[in-house]
Amino acid sequence: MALDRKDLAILAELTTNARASHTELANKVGLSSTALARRQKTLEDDGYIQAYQAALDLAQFGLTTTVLVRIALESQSDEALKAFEAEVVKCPSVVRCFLMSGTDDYILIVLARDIQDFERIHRTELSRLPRVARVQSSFALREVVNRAVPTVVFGETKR
Amino acid sequence: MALDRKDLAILAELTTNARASHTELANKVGLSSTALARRQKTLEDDGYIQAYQAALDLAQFGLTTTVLVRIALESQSDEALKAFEAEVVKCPSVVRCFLMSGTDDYILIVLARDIQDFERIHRTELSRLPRVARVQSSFALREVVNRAVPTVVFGETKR
DNA sequence: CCAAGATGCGTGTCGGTGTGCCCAAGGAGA
DNA sequence: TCTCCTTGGGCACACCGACACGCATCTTGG
Repeated sequence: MALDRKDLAILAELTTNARASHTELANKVGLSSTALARRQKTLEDDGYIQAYQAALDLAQFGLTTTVLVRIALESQSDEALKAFEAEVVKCPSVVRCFLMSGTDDYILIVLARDIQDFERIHRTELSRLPRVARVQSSFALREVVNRAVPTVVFGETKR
Repeated sequence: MALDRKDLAILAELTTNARASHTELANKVGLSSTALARRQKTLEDDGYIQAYQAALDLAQFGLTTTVLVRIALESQSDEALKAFEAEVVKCPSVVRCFLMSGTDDYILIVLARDIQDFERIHRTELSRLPRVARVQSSFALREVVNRAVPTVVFGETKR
């Protein structure tokens, strides 16, 4: 099951306009609407397309501050990891959380309105996480790159 | 321009089903299709909804390895930052790049097929970035949380 | 009590979507 | 070499649904 460049063109276009109609996509890719509908359905059925989702402008909600939080636990026991993870998924300001190799156990990406708001988040969300030994926060001054999909995906010309 | 809980319900639903029809959304939110269409259009015009995009399953493309890369530059001069950023946006495997406060200058999130593939990326993409003094990579063992939108957005009941 | 904004219903038109059918290209096998 | 078969593409058509409009009603705030 390999994807040719037309499939990749469809995916690339759908990552921009998820609501594009078959005819609209067909014109951009260079296919008929019938052929495009078939390919798009195949891409969905095969799981290449997970979902169609609206991208919100978080700045409109005042969430302009991104913070990277490094967290080390008291213990790396399986029980400690489970306890921590069960709680971190409930934190409403956390958008990503990685279990990391190396010294830092977890790295979180937190969105806040501003620095004062992060202080509140640190107090009400982060400091209540269990088994935490150390929390270290770094503020992002600017976001240089923000892609949902690496461009390398669309460059793999297999056919 | 404040959003009430129905607006938030619309946004929450659209972040899941971006292709949902007006009637479909109207039923879930508890509105008529007319009222919903108006609200959705307002949300789009006011910029709350940036775009509708397809979410690809990156695992289907073999991109199962996430790497956090910390990069320090030789110099923090404006010229060095500009030179670095102009090149990092071209790296096809980089999905995010933050300019950070603190000792590390930049933090990158890189997607690779596996560790061997990351070695290739390190050699062909990262090591060619200009003005780099130090590169430090940490592998993500697992992704505990991955949200496009923090849940805190949908909890702000203003009306 | 009034005005303005929001809602809901109904309707009509337009467009998208799905289907059936035929055609072209490529590969396998006799 | 010829033929069969499979795969993918395009055309045409019909149906269903989405979308936009107008109008009446209701609620909210002053």
